[in-house]
Amino acid sequence: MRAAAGLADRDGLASLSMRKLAGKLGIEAMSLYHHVKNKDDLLDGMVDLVFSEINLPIAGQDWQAVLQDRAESARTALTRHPWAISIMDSRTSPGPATLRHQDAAIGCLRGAGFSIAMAAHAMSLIDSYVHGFVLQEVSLPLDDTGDIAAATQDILQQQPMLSNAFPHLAEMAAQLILQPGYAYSNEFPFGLRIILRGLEAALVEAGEVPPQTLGMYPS
Amino acid sequence: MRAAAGLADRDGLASLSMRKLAGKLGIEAMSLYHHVKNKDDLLDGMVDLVFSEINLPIAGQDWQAVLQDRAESARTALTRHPWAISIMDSRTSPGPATLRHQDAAIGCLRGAGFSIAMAAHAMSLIDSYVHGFVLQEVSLPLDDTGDIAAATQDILQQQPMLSNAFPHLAEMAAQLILQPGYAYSNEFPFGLRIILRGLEAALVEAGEVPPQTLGMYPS
DNA sequence: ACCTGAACACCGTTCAAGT
DNA sequence: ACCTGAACACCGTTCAAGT
Repeated sequence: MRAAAGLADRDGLASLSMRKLAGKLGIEAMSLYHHVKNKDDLLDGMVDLVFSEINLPIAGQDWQAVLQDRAESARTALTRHPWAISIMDSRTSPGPATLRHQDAAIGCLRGAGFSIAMAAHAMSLIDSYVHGFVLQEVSLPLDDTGDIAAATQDILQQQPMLSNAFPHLAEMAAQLILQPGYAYSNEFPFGLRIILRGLEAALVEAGEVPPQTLGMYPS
Repeated sequence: MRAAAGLADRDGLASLSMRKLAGKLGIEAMSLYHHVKNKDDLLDGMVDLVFSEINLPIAGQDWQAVLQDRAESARTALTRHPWAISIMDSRTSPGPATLRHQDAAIGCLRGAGFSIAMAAHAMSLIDSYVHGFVLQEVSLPLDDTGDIAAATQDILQQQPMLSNAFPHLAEMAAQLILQPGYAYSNEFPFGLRIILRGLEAALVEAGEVPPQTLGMYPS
Protein backbone atom coordinates (compact mmCIF):
# COMPACT_ATOMS: atom_id res chain seq x y z
CA MET A 1 0.00 0.00 0.00
CA ARG A 2 2.80 2.39 0.91
CA ALA A 3 4.61 1.65 -2.35
CA ALA A 4 1.39 2.18 -4.33
CA ALA A 5 0.68 5.48 -2.56
CA GLY A 6 4.25 6.61 -3.22
CA LEU A 7 3.97 5.90 -6.92
CA ALA A 8 0.62 7.70 -7.13
CA ASP A 9 2.05 10.68 -5.21
CA ARG A 10 4.91 10.98 -7.67
CA ASP A 11 3.38 10.11 -11.04
CA GLY A 12 -0.37 10.47 -10.55
CA LEU A 13 -3.07 7.87 -10.12
CA ALA A 14 -3.56 7.42 -13.87
CA SER A 15 -0.07 6.05 -14.32
CA LEU A 16 -0.26 3.61 -11.41
CA SER A 17 -0.51 0.14 -12.90
CA MET A 18 -0.21 -3.30 -11.42
CA ARG A 19 2.82 -3.86 -13.63
CA LYS A 20 4.64 -0.71 -12.46
CA LEU A 21 3.83 -1.34 -8.81
CA ALA A 22 5.18 -4.85 -9.12
CA GLY A 23 8.31 -3.46 -10.77
CA LYS A 24 8.87 -1.09 -7.85
CA LEU A 25 8.49 -3.99 -5.42
CA GLY A 26 10.86 -6.20 -7.43
CA ILE A 27 8.29 -8.85 -8.28
CA GLU A 28 6.05 -9.70 -11.22
CA ALA A 29 2.63 -8.10 -11.69
CA MET A 30 0.74 -11.32 -11.16
CA SER A 31 2.24 -11.85 -7.71
CA LEU A 32 0.25 -8.86 -6.48
CA TYR A 33 -2.94 -10.84 -6.87
CA HIS A 34 -1.89 -13.01 -3.94
CA HIS A 35 -2.07 -9.94 -1.69
CA VAL A 36 -5.00 -7.97 -3.11
CA LYS A 37 -8.12 -9.32 -4.79
CA ASN A 38 -7.86 -6.88 -7.70
CA LYS A 39 -6.96 -3.27 -8.43
CA ASP A 40 -10.12 -1.99 -6.73
CA ASP A 41 -9.03 -3.77 -3.58
CA LEU A 42 -5.65 -2.05 -3.89
CA LEU A 43 -7.35 1.35 -4.13
CA ASP A 44 -9.44 0.54 -1.02
CA GLY A 45 -6.23 -0.09 0.89
CA MET A 46 -4.60 3.09 -0.37
CA VAL A 47 -7.58 5.20 0.74
CA ASP A 48 -7.55 3.60 4.18
CA LEU A 49 -3.84 4.40 4.40
CA VAL A 50 -4.65 8.08 3.84
CA PHE A 51 -7.38 7.99 6.51
CA SER A 52 -4.87 6.56 8.96
CA GLU A 53 -2.85 9.78 8.52
CA ILE A 54 -5.73 11.99 9.69
CA ASN A 55 -5.65 12.97 13.36
CA LEU A 56 -8.00 10.85 15.41
CA PRO A 57 -10.55 13.10 17.18
CA ILE A 58 -10.02 13.11 20.94
CA ALA A 59 -13.09 12.58 23.11
CA GLY A 60 -13.68 15.27 25.69
CA GLN A 61 -12.36 18.21 23.68
CA ASP A 62 -14.94 20.84 22.83
CA TRP A 63 -16.74 20.05 19.61
CA GLN A 64 -15.60 23.12 17.67
CA ALA A 65 -11.95 22.26 18.30
CA VAL A 66 -12.61 18.67 17.26
CA LEU A 67 -14.33 19.61 14.02
CA GLN A 68 -11.76 22.26 13.15
CA ASP A 69 -8.79 19.99 13.78
CA ARG A 70 -10.49 17.18 11.89
CA ALA A 71 -11.12 19.46 8.90
CA GLU A 72 -7.59 20.83 8.83
CA SER A 73 -5.96 17.47 9.38
CA ALA A 74 -8.08 15.83 6.69
CA ARG A 75 -7.18 18.60 4.28
CA THR A 76 -3.47 18.17 5.05
CA ALA A 77 -3.58 14.43 4.42
CA LEU A 78 -5.66 14.79 1.26
CA THR A 79 -3.41 17.42 -0.29
CA ARG A 80 -0.35 15.31 0.57
CA HIS A 81 -1.91 12.54 -1.55
CA PRO A 82 -3.67 14.47 -4.32
CA TRP A 83 -5.03 11.30 -5.93
CA ALA A 84 -6.99 10.34 -2.81
CA ILE A 85 -9.90 12.77 -3.03
CA SER A 86 -10.98 11.55 -6.45
CA ILE A 87 -11.44 7.98 -5.25
CA MET A 88 -12.07 8.11 -1.50
CA ASP A 89 -15.80 8.71 -1.63
CA SER A 90 -16.45 6.05 -4.23
CA ARG A 91 -14.86 3.25 -2.20
CA THR A 92 -17.79 1.10 -1.10
CA SER A 93 -15.94 -0.94 1.50
CA PRO A 94 -14.43 1.37 4.14
CA GLY A 95 -11.28 0.12 5.86
CA PRO A 96 -10.56 -0.03 9.59
CA ALA A 97 -8.82 3.36 9.78
CA THR A 98 -11.78 4.97 8.02
CA LEU A 99 -14.31 3.41 10.38
CA ARG A 100 -12.25 4.21 13.48
CA HIS A 101 -11.96 7.84 12.41
CA GLN A 102 -15.66 8.35 11.68
CA ASP A 103 -16.68 6.59 14.88
CA ALA A 104 -14.43 8.80 17.00
CA ALA A 105 -15.75 11.96 15.36
CA ILE A 106 -19.38 11.03 15.92
CA GLY A 107 -18.52 10.10 19.50
CA CYS A 108 -17.11 13.56 20.18
CA LEU A 109 -20.20 15.27 18.84
CA ARG A 110 -22.57 13.01 20.77
CA GLY A 111 -20.57 13.69 23.92
CA ALA A 112 -20.90 17.42 23.34
CA GLY A 113 -24.69 17.17 23.26
CA PHE A 114 -25.38 16.70 19.55
CA SER A 115 -28.44 14.57 18.75
CA ILE A 116 -27.85 11.76 16.27
CA ALA A 117 -29.58 13.72 13.52
CA MET A 118 -27.59 16.87 14.29
CA ALA A 119 -24.32 14.90 14.34
CA ALA A 120 -25.18 13.51 10.90
CA HIS A 121 -25.96 17.03 9.68
CA ALA A 122 -22.66 18.32 11.02
CA MET A 123 -20.55 15.51 9.56
CA SER A 124 -22.21 15.85 6.16
CA LEU A 125 -21.67 19.60 6.10
CA ILE A 126 -18.04 19.54 7.21
CA ASP A 127 -17.06 16.60 5.03
CA SER A 128 -18.78 18.09 1.98
CA TYR A 129 -16.91 21.35 2.49
CA VAL A 130 -13.51 19.79 3.10
CA HIS A 131 -13.77 17.25 0.28
CA GLY A 132 -15.09 19.82 -2.16
CA PHE A 133 -12.42 22.35 -1.23
CA VAL A 134 -9.63 19.82 -1.64
CA LEU A 135 -11.16 18.62 -4.90
CA GLN A 136 -10.77 22.13 -6.29
CA GLU A 137 -7.45 22.80 -4.57
CA VAL A 138 -5.56 19.75 -5.83
CA SER A 139 -6.62 20.29 -9.41
CA LEU A 140 -5.63 23.91 -9.77
CA PRO A 141 -3.16 24.41 -12.60
CA LEU A 142 -0.24 25.49 -10.43
CA ASP A 143 3.24 25.96 -11.80
CA ASP A 144 6.40 24.62 -10.13
CA THR A 145 6.43 27.45 -7.59
CA GLY A 146 2.84 26.74 -6.55
CA ASP A 147 1.66 29.91 -8.25
CA ILE A 148 -1.61 30.06 -10.12
CA ALA A 149 -0.95 33.41 -11.77
CA ALA A 150 0.87 31.98 -14.79
CA ALA A 151 -1.91 29.54 -15.64
CA THR A 152 -4.58 32.20 -15.18
CA GLN A 153 -2.74 34.53 -17.50
CA ASP A 154 -2.42 31.71 -20.02
CA ILE A 155 -6.19 31.25 -20.13
CA LEU A 156 -6.78 34.97 -20.45
CA GLN A 157 -4.20 35.32 -23.24
CA GLN A 158 -5.51 32.34 -25.19
CA GLN A 159 -8.63 34.36 -25.90
CA PRO A 160 -8.09 38.12 -25.85
CA MET A 161 -11.86 38.61 -26.37
CA LEU A 162 -12.38 36.93 -23.04
CA SER A 163 -12.08 40.06 -20.94
CA ASN A 164 -14.90 41.63 -22.92
CA ALA A 165 -17.17 38.60 -22.87
CA PHE A 166 -16.58 37.87 -19.19
CA PRO A 167 -15.91 41.18 -17.46
CA HIS A 168 -16.48 39.96 -13.90
CA LEU A 169 -14.12 37.01 -14.28
CA ALA A 170 -11.54 39.32 -15.82
CA GLU A 171 -11.93 41.81 -12.99
CA MET A 172 -11.55 39.11 -10.34
CA ALA A 173 -8.50 37.72 -12.11
CA ALA A 174 -6.81 41.10 -12.43
CA GLN A 175 -7.59 42.50 -9.00
CA LEU A 176 -7.42 39.36 -6.86
CA ILE A 177 -6.08 36.15 -8.36
CA LEU A 178 -3.19 37.71 -10.28
CA GLN A 179 -2.14 39.89 -7.35
CA PRO A 180 1.15 38.79 -5.77
CA GLY A 181 0.60 36.70 -2.69
CA TYR A 182 -2.84 35.41 -3.60
CA ALA A 183 -3.23 31.67 -3.03
CA TYR A 184 -6.50 29.77 -3.30
CA SER A 185 -5.56 27.71 -0.25
CA ASN A 186 -6.05 30.79 1.91
CA GLU A 187 -9.79 30.67 1.17
CA PHE A 188 -10.13 27.59 3.38
CA PRO A 189 -10.38 29.18 6.86
CA PHE A 190 -13.12 31.63 5.81
CA GLY A 191 -15.57 28.89 4.88
CA LEU A 192 -14.63 26.70 7.81
CA ARG A 193 -15.29 29.50 10.28
CA ILE A 194 -18.70 30.25 8.75
CA ILE A 195 -19.64 26.58 9.01
CA LEU A 196 -18.57 26.22 12.65
CA ARG A 197 -20.43 29.37 13.64
CA GLY A 198 -23.50 28.19 11.77
CA LEU A 199 -23.45 24.83 13.52
CA GLU A 200 -23.20 26.61 16.86
CA ALA A 201 -26.29 28.67 16.04
CA ALA A 202 -28.18 25.60 14.81
CA LEU A 203 -27.34 23.73 18.03
CA VAL A 204 -28.72 26.53 20.18
CA GLU A 205 -31.86 26.78 18.03
CA ALA A 206 -32.43 23.06 18.38
CA GLY A 207 -31.95 23.37 22.13
CA GLU A 208 -29.15 20.81 22.10
CA VAL A 209 -26.65 23.09 23.83
CA PRO A 210 -27.49 25.59 26.57
CA PRO A 211 -27.00 29.14 25.24
CA GLN A 212 -24.93 30.18 28.25
CA THR A 213 -22.10 27.78 27.32
CA LEU A 214 -21.48 29.66 24.09
CA GLY A 215 -18.81 31.78 25.70
CA MET A 216 -16.64 28.71 25.95
CA TYR A 217 -16.12 28.69 22.22
CA PRO A 218 -14.39 31.85 21.05
CA SER A 219 -15.36 32.58 17.47
CA MET B 1 -20.35 15.27 -26.79
CA ARG B 2 -23.98 14.33 -26.26
CA ALA B 3 -23.29 10.76 -27.36
CA ALA B 4 -20.27 10.55 -25.04
CA ALA B 5 -22.26 11.92 -22.08
CA GLY B 6 -25.05 9.45 -22.80
CA LEU B 7 -22.65 6.51 -22.79
CA ALA B 8 -21.03 7.70 -19.55
CA ASP B 9 -24.47 8.19 -17.95
CA ARG B 10 -25.46 4.63 -18.80
CA ASP B 11 -22.25 2.62 -18.32
CA GLY B 12 -20.00 4.83 -16.22
CA LEU B 13 -17.00 6.91 -17.16
CA ALA B 14 -14.57 4.00 -16.81
CA SER B 15 -16.16 2.12 -19.67
CA LEU B 16 -16.27 5.09 -22.05
CA SER B 17 -13.65 4.45 -24.72
CA MET B 18 -12.90 6.09 -28.01
CA ARG B 19 -13.72 2.78 -29.71
CA LYS B 20 -17.15 2.44 -28.05
CA LEU B 21 -18.06 6.08 -28.67
CA ALA B 22 -17.16 5.68 -32.33
CA GLY B 23 -19.27 2.52 -32.48
CA LYS B 24 -22.27 4.38 -31.10
CA LEU B 25 -21.79 7.09 -33.72
CA GLY B 26 -21.41 4.55 -36.53
CA ILE B 27 -17.85 5.49 -37.41
CA GLU B 28 -14.36 4.19 -36.66
CA ALA B 29 -12.48 5.21 -33.51
CA MET B 30 -9.80 7.08 -35.40
CA SER B 31 -12.31 9.37 -37.07
CA LEU B 32 -12.98 10.96 -33.67
CA TYR B 33 -9.51 12.49 -33.74
CA HIS B 34 -10.65 14.83 -36.49
CA HIS B 35 -13.16 16.38 -34.08
CA VAL B 36 -11.32 16.29 -30.75
CA LYS B 37 -7.61 16.59 -30.11
CA ASN B 38 -7.51 13.59 -27.77
CA LYS B 39 -9.59 11.97 -25.02
CA ASP B 40 -8.80 14.78 -22.59
CA ASP B 41 -10.27 17.23 -25.08
CA LEU B 42 -13.38 15.05 -25.22
CA LEU B 43 -13.71 15.15 -21.44
CA ASP B 44 -13.36 18.96 -21.51
CA GLY B 45 -16.28 19.12 -23.90
CA MET B 46 -18.39 16.76 -21.79
CA VAL B 47 -17.85 18.85 -18.66
CA ASP B 48 -18.78 22.03 -20.50
CA LEU B 49 -21.96 20.29 -21.69
CA VAL B 50 -22.90 19.63 -18.05
CA PHE B 51 -22.22 23.27 -17.14
CA SER B 52 -24.53 24.36 -19.93
CA GLU B 53 -27.34 22.50 -18.12
CA ILE B 54 -26.95 24.59 -14.94
CA ASN B 55 -29.32 27.55 -14.63
CA LEU B 56 -27.60 30.78 -15.55
CA PRO B 57 -27.76 33.21 -12.60
CA ILE B 58 -30.03 36.16 -13.37
CA ALA B 59 -28.66 39.62 -12.58
CA GLY B 60 -30.82 41.72 -10.33
CA GLN B 61 -32.21 38.92 -8.18
CA ASP B 62 -31.24 39.04 -4.53
CA TRP B 63 -27.96 37.28 -3.90
CA GLN B 64 -29.32 34.60 -1.57
CA ALA B 65 -31.84 33.49 -4.20
CA VAL B 66 -29.07 33.47 -6.81
CA LEU B 67 -26.70 31.39 -4.71
CA GLN B 68 -29.41 28.98 -3.60
CA ASP B 69 -30.72 28.40 -7.11
CA ARG B 70 -27.19 28.03 -8.42
CA ALA B 71 -26.36 25.43 -5.76
CA GLU B 72 -29.55 23.43 -6.32
CA SER B 73 -29.33 23.62 -10.09
CA ALA B 74 -25.67 22.58 -10.08
CA ARG B 75 -26.48 19.65 -7.83
CA THR B 76 -29.30 18.55 -10.15
CA ALA B 77 -27.07 18.63 -13.22
CA LEU B 78 -24.19 16.89 -11.44
CA THR B 79 -26.33 14.05 -10.10
CA ARG B 80 -27.91 13.61 -13.55
CA HIS B 81 -24.38 12.99 -14.86
CA PRO B 82 -22.68 11.18 -11.97
CA TRP B 83 -19.34 10.95 -13.81
CA ALA B 84 -19.02 14.74 -14.07
CA ILE B 85 -18.02 15.61 -10.50
CA SER B 86 -14.96 13.37 -10.56
CA ILE B 87 -13.47 15.17 -13.55
CA MET B 88 -14.95 18.69 -13.63
CA ASP B 89 -12.51 20.31 -11.24
CA SER B 90 -9.44 18.80 -12.86
CA ARG B 91 -10.23 20.18 -16.31
CA THR B 92 -7.62 22.89 -16.86
CA SER B 93 -9.22 24.53 -19.89
CA PRO B 94 -12.74 25.70 -18.98
CA GLY B 95 -15.25 25.82 -21.86
CA PRO B 96 -17.53 28.71 -22.86
CA ALA B 97 -20.55 27.49 -20.84
CA THR B 98 -18.34 27.19 -17.75
CA LEU B 99 -16.92 30.69 -18.14
CA ARG B 100 -20.35 32.22 -18.89
CA HIS B 101 -21.81 30.60 -15.78
CA GLN B 102 -19.04 31.72 -13.42
CA ASP B 103 -19.03 35.23 -14.83
CA ALA B 104 -22.78 35.62 -14.36
CA ALA B 105 -22.59 34.37 -10.76
CA ILE B 106 -19.80 36.78 -9.84
CA GLY B 107 -21.72 39.57 -11.53
CA CYS B 108 -24.79 38.94 -9.38
CA LEU B 109 -22.74 39.04 -6.18
CA ARG B 110 -20.90 42.20 -7.21
CA GLY B 111 -24.21 43.81 -8.06
CA ALA B 112 -25.52 42.92 -4.61
CA GLY B 113 -22.64 44.76 -2.94
CA PHE B 114 -20.08 42.00 -2.48
CA SER B 115 -16.46 43.12 -2.70
CA ILE B 116 -14.26 41.13 -5.06
CA ALA B 117 -12.63 39.32 -2.15
CA MET B 118 -15.98 38.53 -0.54
CA ALA B 119 -17.38 37.28 -3.85
CA ALA B 120 -14.37 34.96 -4.15
CA HIS B 121 -14.95 33.75 -0.57
CA ALA B 122 -18.61 33.09 -1.29
CA MET B 123 -18.00 31.23 -4.56
CA SER B 124 -15.30 29.08 -2.98
CA LEU B 125 -17.50 28.18 -0.02
CA ILE B 126 -20.63 27.37 -2.02
CA ASP B 127 -18.81 25.45 -4.73
CA SER B 128 -16.80 23.46 -2.20
CA TYR B 129 -19.99 22.48 -0.39
CA VAL B 130 -21.95 21.58 -3.52
CA HIS B 131 -19.11 19.67 -5.18
CA GLY B 132 -18.23 17.83 -1.98
CA PHE B 133 -21.84 16.93 -1.27
CA VAL B 134 -22.39 15.60 -4.78
CA LEU B 135 -19.08 13.74 -4.61
CA GLN B 136 -20.40 11.82 -1.60
CA GLU B 137 -23.95 11.57 -2.90
CA VAL B 138 -23.17 10.01 -6.28
CA SER B 139 -20.89 7.37 -4.82
CA LEU B 140 -23.21 6.04 -2.15
CA PRO B 141 -23.82 2.31 -2.57
CA LEU B 142 -27.53 2.59 -3.38
CA ASP B 143 -29.55 -0.39 -4.52
CA ASP B 144 -31.98 -0.34 -7.45
CA THR B 145 -34.68 1.38 -5.41
CA GLY B 146 -32.29 4.17 -4.37
CA ASP B 147 -32.17 2.82 -0.84
CA ILE B 148 -28.97 2.83 1.18
CA ALA B 149 -30.28 0.58 3.95
CA ALA B 150 -29.35 -2.68 2.22
CA ALA B 151 -25.74 -1.66 1.62
CA THR B 152 -25.37 -0.35 5.17
CA GLN B 153 -26.69 -3.61 6.57
CA ASP B 154 -24.27 -5.50 4.33
CA ILE B 155 -21.31 -3.66 5.82
CA LEU B 156 -22.56 -4.21 9.36
CA GLN B 157 -23.18 -7.90 8.75
CA GLN B 158 -19.83 -8.49 7.10
CA GLN B 159 -18.21 -7.85 10.46
CA PRO B 160 -20.47 -8.65 13.42
CA MET B 161 -17.75 -7.32 15.77
CA LEU B 162 -18.22 -3.95 14.14
CA SER B 163 -21.02 -2.78 16.39
CA ASN B 164 -18.77 -3.32 19.41
CA ALA B 165 -15.69 -1.71 17.92
CA PHE B 166 -17.56 1.28 16.51
CA PRO B 167 -20.54 1.92 18.79
CA HIS B 168 -21.30 5.42 17.55
CA LEU B 169 -21.37 4.40 13.90
CA ALA B 170 -23.58 1.45 14.80
CA GLU B 171 -25.92 3.71 16.75
CA MET B 172 -26.18 6.19 13.91
CA ALA B 173 -26.83 3.38 11.44
CA ALA B 174 -29.53 1.78 13.55
CA GLN B 175 -31.35 4.89 14.67
CA LEU B 176 -31.00 7.11 11.62
CA ILE B 177 -29.64 5.63 8.39
CA LEU B 178 -31.52 2.33 8.56
CA GLN B 179 -34.80 4.00 9.50
CA PRO B 180 -37.38 3.89 6.71
CA GLY B 181 -37.50 7.13 4.77
CA TYR B 182 -33.94 8.23 5.49
CA ALA B 183 -32.11 9.49 2.41
CA TYR B 184 -28.70 11.15 2.44
CA SER B 185 -29.88 13.59 -0.21
CA ASN B 186 -32.11 15.23 2.39
CA GLU B 187 -29.02 16.45 4.24
CA PHE B 188 -28.35 18.98 1.48
CA PRO B 189 -30.68 21.86 2.49
CA PHE B 190 -29.39 21.95 6.08
CA GLY B 191 -25.82 22.76 5.08
CA LEU B 192 -26.88 25.13 2.34
CA ARG B 193 -29.00 27.16 4.75
CA ILE B 194 -26.16 27.41 7.27
CA ILE B 195 -23.82 28.65 4.57
CA LEU B 196 -26.22 31.29 3.23
CA ARG B 197 -26.93 32.60 6.73
CA GLY B 198 -23.23 32.68 7.49
CA LEU B 199 -22.47 34.65 4.36
CA GLU B 200 -25.18 37.13 5.30
CA ALA B 201 -23.58 37.65 8.70
CA ALA B 202 -20.10 37.97 7.17
CA LEU B 203 -21.38 40.60 4.73
CA VAL B 204 -22.83 42.69 7.52
CA GLU B 205 -19.65 42.37 9.59
CA ALA B 206 -17.58 43.50 6.63
CA GLY B 207 -19.94 46.43 6.14
CA GLU B 208 -20.67 45.41 2.57
CA VAL B 209 -24.43 45.33 3.05
CA PRO B 210 -26.45 47.70 5.22
CA PRO B 211 -27.87 45.79 8.21
CA GLN B 212 -31.34 47.26 7.67
CA THR B 213 -31.75 45.39 4.39
CA LEU B 214 -31.51 42.06 6.18
CA GLY B 215 -35.27 41.82 6.46
CA MET B 216 -35.43 41.36 2.71
CA TYR B 217 -33.90 37.91 2.98
CA PRO B 218 -36.10 35.58 4.99
CA SER B 219 -34.00 32.90 6.60
C1' DA C 1 1.90 -20.38 0.31
C1' DC C 2 3.85 -17.64 -2.92
C1' DC C 3 5.47 -16.59 -7.41
C1' DT C 4 5.74 -16.77 -12.62
C1' DG C 5 5.13 -16.66 -17.92
C1' DA C 6 2.04 -16.80 -21.56
C1' DA C 7 -2.16 -15.44 -23.11
C1' DC C 8 -6.75 -12.83 -23.64
C1' DA C 9 -9.45 -8.97 -24.30
C1' DC C 10 -9.11 -4.67 -24.00
C1' DC C 11 -7.04 0.54 -24.05
C1' DG C 12 -5.27 5.62 -26.36
C1' DT C 13 -2.83 7.15 -30.06
C1' DT C 14 0.32 7.44 -34.47
C1' DC C 15 0.80 7.02 -39.11
C1' DA C 16 0.34 6.23 -43.83
C1' DA C 17 -3.15 5.53 -46.94
C1' DG C 18 -7.43 6.12 -48.86
C1' DT C 19 -12.02 9.11 -50.80
C1' DA D 1 -11.81 17.66 -45.33
C1' DC D 2 -12.95 13.53 -43.48
C1' DC D 3 -12.43 8.74 -42.76
C1' DT D 4 -9.97 4.16 -42.35
C1' DG D 5 -6.95 -0.11 -41.25
C1' DA D 6 -2.87 -1.68 -39.34
C1' DA D 7 0.23 -1.14 -35.88
C1' DC D 8 2.48 0.24 -31.30
C1' DA D 9 2.84 0.40 -26.56
C1' DC D 10 0.33 -0.14 -23.10
C1' DC D 11 -3.67 -1.97 -19.64
C1' DG D 12 -6.25 -5.59 -15.86
C1' DT D 13 -6.92 -10.21 -15.24
C1' DT D 14 -7.15 -15.58 -15.95
C1' DC D 15 -4.97 -19.72 -15.92
C1' DA D 16 -1.93 -23.44 -15.72
C1' DA D 17 2.43 -24.27 -14.16
C1' DG D 18 6.16 -23.91 -11.28
C1' DT D 19 8.94 -23.74 -6.18
